[in-house]
Amino acid sequence: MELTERKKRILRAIVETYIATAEPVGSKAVAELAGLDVSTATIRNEMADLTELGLLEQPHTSAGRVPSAAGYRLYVNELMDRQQLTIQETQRINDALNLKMEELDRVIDRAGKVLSQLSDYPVFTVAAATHRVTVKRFDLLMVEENAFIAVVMTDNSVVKNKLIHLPDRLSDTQLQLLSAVLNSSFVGLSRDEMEQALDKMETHTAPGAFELISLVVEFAIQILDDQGRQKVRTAGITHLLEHPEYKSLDKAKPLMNYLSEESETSRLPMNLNSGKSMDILIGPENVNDALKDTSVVMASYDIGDNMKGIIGVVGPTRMDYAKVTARLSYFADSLTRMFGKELPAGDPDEQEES
Amino acid sequence: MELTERKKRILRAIVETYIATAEPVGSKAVAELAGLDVSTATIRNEMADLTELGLLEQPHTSAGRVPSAAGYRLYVNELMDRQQLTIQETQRINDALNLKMEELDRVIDRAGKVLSQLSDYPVFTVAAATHRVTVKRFDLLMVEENAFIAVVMTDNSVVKNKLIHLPDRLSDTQLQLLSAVLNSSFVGLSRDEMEQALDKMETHTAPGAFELISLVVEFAIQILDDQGRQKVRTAGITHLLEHPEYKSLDKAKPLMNYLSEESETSRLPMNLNSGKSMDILIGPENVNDALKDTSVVMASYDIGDNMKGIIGVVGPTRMDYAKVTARLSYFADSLTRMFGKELPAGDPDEQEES
DNA sequence: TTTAGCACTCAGGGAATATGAGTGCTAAAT
DNA sequence: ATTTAGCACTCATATTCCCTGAGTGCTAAA
Repeated sequence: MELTERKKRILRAIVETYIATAEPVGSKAVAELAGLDVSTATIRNEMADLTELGLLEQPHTSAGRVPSAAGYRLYVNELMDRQQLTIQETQRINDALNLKMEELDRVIDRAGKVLSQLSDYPVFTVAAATHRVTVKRFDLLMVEENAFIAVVMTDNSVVKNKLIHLPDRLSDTQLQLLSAVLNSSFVGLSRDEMEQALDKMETHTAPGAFELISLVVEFAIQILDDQGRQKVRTAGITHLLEHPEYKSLDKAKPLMNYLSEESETSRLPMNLNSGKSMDILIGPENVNDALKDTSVVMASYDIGDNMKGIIGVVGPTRMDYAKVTARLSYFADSLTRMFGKELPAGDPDEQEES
Repeated sequence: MELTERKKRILRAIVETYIATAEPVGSKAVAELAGLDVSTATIRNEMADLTELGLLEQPHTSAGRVPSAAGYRLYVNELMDRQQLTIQETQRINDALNLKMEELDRVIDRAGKVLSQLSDYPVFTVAAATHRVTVKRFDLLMVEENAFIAVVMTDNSVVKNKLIHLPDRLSDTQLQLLSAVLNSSFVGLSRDEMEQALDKMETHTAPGAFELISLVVEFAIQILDDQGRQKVRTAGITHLLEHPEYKSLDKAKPLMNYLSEESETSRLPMNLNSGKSMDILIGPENVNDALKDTSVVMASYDIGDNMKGIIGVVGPTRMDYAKVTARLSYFADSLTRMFGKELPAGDPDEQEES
């Protein structure tokens, strides 16, 4: 059976009205909305065909049709119009992102929150380094006799610091010596290499000095760990409750729990290194059980040298794909423009404040 | 009418079984549970009295009794037993809090998450400086010819840094000069005083130099702002859905929205400077409309010199007060012990990593 | 190939009914 | 003066039954 132009128009009408109403769509509604000037009987025949093709489903014999996952897929791939954002919306997005002097994490957080508000679905964000990160330099600042600040800068321009208190007092020269050791022996190493170098150093270093060195190096290791870890954050989880598919708590709870679990090592269906800039997973296309009945639309963006991020929207399969994709891609583009290649390692916003 | 010992026992039995079952409690259940060896008729008479005293309520004529807000209050103040934590629980709490090398914010976050899991209710946390905070010192570290790191340390031992890129190149001596100006003119000032000093300086300083100074000072102002701002974080909001009072979405949504609104300037019912270490607000005792039907149990803890925090649990008035207060006070004590006076400005955990 | 007509299906809503837990009151018992 | 047994009464909730109407598939004519 062939997928004629008319069938496509009917499918599209069904998908769009179902997205809008959340009610199964009958032949009468399609006849009115698809603008095809044929009778409901003809539509019924076509709908029967579409059902046979696996693009539509029938909740029960006497109900209208609902798009299947395959139906949504076809709609998303071929039928969907690209939606335009209103000026208010672009303004809102720009406001949310263009605050200077802010840490990366906060900007991303706010982006998630605003995207969630604009789309009425929960949003998740991730950001992490794509390649290995190393320390570029150590600086030590004396505070008092028994405390100093360790400042660690990585090769992806992240700077973190820590106030370190000591049991004993420390002289300026000792601090300079420490700084020299750190900068000569631990710069340019990956997380694991640092650990090894530290182990090796233990045997042929005075215990007191080693203690000091390891305090700083462990701090550095923690920073590198942190850069590599994919920190998933979510926003707007309660938006789920606005959609009728989650009016029953049995449906809402598992998904809300899943989303709020701050998925430590991102169990979310994303791959930071996939080339695609936008990806849509519809219902059963999600491998993860908790997402079997939901769709995920996500986009990736570049953050400076060595980091990538993903921002994604989660909702029922009956998601307003046109609306979501338009807003999402605007966000991803803005984030890339803001952090990315076009402002090469020279923009104040590109680093974290540690 | 007097509140006899027997009436108290009956009230207590009703409160506790209602907390456990969420169903109105009838005379039969009380007769069995209160251990009073009197007939249900007697209990009924007593319950009628308690209702007249305003300690119990009747959802409808043919239902059992439910505690009123006043009933809970009496229970909390006089009748409630102090609950003991299991070893597993204390272990869990200690594990959550005792991770060294972690930022303050993260420790507090984790505390909220774990408390929420242990209590089955949402948890909120706040932390902020109680007095005015000033900058203690500025350090500037040259990175490249056109970039340097500004390190700002406040008098409450918070250290933050920022990588600042410049349009022009800068010499080492220029940087030292800048550092001298900052340290001589802006140390010890409050947020507002800094702004004023900056304004004043603008008139009699070379524009280029002023530009540079204001970059760093504005960063410092932002830090001070941040210290004073009460950042409210919430955890475990979805736990609400586990309690029958929120099985209807109409009840759950407003409260969930309220809690997830990251209440910018804490609209939550707390006062960082109240002396009390633990505070319980039951139902209508909450001023805020969104919390009219909920109870809030909160405790405050000290963080080093100049900061205080609050951690609180939100739930229906039918909250398991005994359970929650026990866990909450253990948390507050642990946090105080960890950050507080007993480790006076000398423990590595006491500062933020910026 | 399209359309009108028609019998059929079935979820959802509403009314009517049954159930039973719980009450307050009265009168007897302690 | 309290306590208790007995009893009629209340009312939220669950169950059942029936009805309605949107929507279908099929058939036969256009």
